[in-house]
Amino acid sequence: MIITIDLNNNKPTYLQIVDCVRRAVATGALKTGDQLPTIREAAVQARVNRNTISRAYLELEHLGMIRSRQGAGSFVTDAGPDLEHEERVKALQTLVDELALETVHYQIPVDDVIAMLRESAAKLGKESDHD
Amino acid sequence: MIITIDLNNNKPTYLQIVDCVRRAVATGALKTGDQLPTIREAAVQARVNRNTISRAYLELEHLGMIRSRQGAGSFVTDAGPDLEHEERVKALQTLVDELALETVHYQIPVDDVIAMLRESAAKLGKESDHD
Amino acid sequence: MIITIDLNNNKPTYLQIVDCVRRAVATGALKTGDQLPTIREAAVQARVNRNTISRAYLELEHLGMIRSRQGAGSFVTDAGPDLEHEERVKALQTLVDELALETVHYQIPVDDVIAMLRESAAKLGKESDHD
Amino acid sequence: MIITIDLNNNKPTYLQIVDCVRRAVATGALKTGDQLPTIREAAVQARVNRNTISRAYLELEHLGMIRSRQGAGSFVTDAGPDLEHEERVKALQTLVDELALETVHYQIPVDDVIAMLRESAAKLGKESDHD
DNA sequence: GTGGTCTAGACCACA
DNA sequence: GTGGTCTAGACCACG
Repeated sequence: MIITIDLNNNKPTYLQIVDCVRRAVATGALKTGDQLPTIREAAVQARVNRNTISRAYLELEHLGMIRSRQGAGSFVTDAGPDLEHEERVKALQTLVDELALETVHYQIPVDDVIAMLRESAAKLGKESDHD
Repeated sequence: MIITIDLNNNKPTYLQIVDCVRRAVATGALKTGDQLPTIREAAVQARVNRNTISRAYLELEHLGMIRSRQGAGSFVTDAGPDLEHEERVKALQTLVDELALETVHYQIPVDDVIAMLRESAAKLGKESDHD
Repeated sequence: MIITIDLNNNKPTYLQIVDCVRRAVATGALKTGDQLPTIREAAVQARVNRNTISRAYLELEHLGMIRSRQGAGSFVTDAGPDLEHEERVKALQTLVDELALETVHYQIPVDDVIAMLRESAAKLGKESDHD
Repeated sequence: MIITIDLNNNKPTYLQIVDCVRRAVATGALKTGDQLPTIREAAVQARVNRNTISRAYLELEHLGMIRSRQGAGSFVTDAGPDLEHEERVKALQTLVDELALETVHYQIPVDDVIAMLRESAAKLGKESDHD
């Protein structure tokens, strides 16, 4: 699994790392029970401070996606995020509204954005067959 | 009543204000040449400090959406954001990818999200007929 | 004499008016003893508030370029600005340094800027023959 | 000691700071990737409030000259200002015209001003050899 | 009346 | 430690 950080992105580094892991799980690059890179390894690979990796792993643990054990490492859990359906949709709504605003603001056809969305989602879904 | 602040929203107040104005322009509630609420008015109305409105208007000016003149007020500019089409799409891509990740992660059907997006965009677009 | 205001210019309106008059005097469009447009006329022509014209005329009077008399109007005086040579140069230095910074910053050849300067100065100087 | 403030200068403090940084980049005192003084450091050094430095850095970020990241610091960006050449020249024209007006108005020989300009630009350009 | 600048001091988020 | 946000209140410049 590769962690990539975009310094030009406004999103905090640790959240970018979280997204990388989530993406890896979504595509099947990481599966239940798999061990994540150690904090030290990940820090070297992503060229960020260990504390930042630490914080990202903590966040992932809060999300219920991984489980860290002293001296053993961090492992992907089987449980996905356990939000109620209603909460999930509500969380999405914020993102959707933002995207809609940008779309209208930049006068880009909604259908174009939908095509982008389908493609982006497909990338995440289909690659599950990779390994 | 253009500006509304959601204290529960993580987004900084001044950016929420920016989005309010962008939304108002997108829906046609504000048109080229229109005067924005004065900083003092907006501050009272949104119950925030004057400086916060100032910050938001400054951001809007940097976005090329409004023009503020000492002693005169702040007015909507004719020119929209002047990014190249390619840059617009690139900016959208980030948001789209985020949305796709959330969609897959929470195992929500892509079509549901697309429906939400269409609705959200329609809300912005259709209200242009108001006057 | 025509007063033109550029709303996109950062310079305050009243100073833009001052510059217009100074330019008119430099080119010979206005000569010693000539009457300036009345405040009311100028306000209509430039589409600005009378107070703004008022302030510009006040500034011009402070510069010693015009003389206003109650009920009679404002007239161009023979005396130019009466700064010492040293002060003049010092005043210019600020502008020159700003221009130099912009030139280097935007990586424009100094000679190009000099050409622009010569041309701009020539425009002011040569038109003295017009009337 | 990059930042110096002239209290007698009419220009707002934060813009003086912006110019200091632009000058530092122009002379090569600051290069791509270099870290700027932290906001707190700069505030102490320039004897102004932290917010004033913040404002200046914000402006520099909008100019595309620096990039600030929470917790990390502010760094000089590789990309200079990305205006089209035509726009650069247009921006310069305003300054040039102002300078020309002053020159003619104070009856200072254009060649004197040109000499001043060359010298001022040379100061910025030549110091690039420092290291 | 308008917007612009600056200060002082607080609290938060990030690395 | 870093930068980001917000408030409160002051003073100034412009129209």
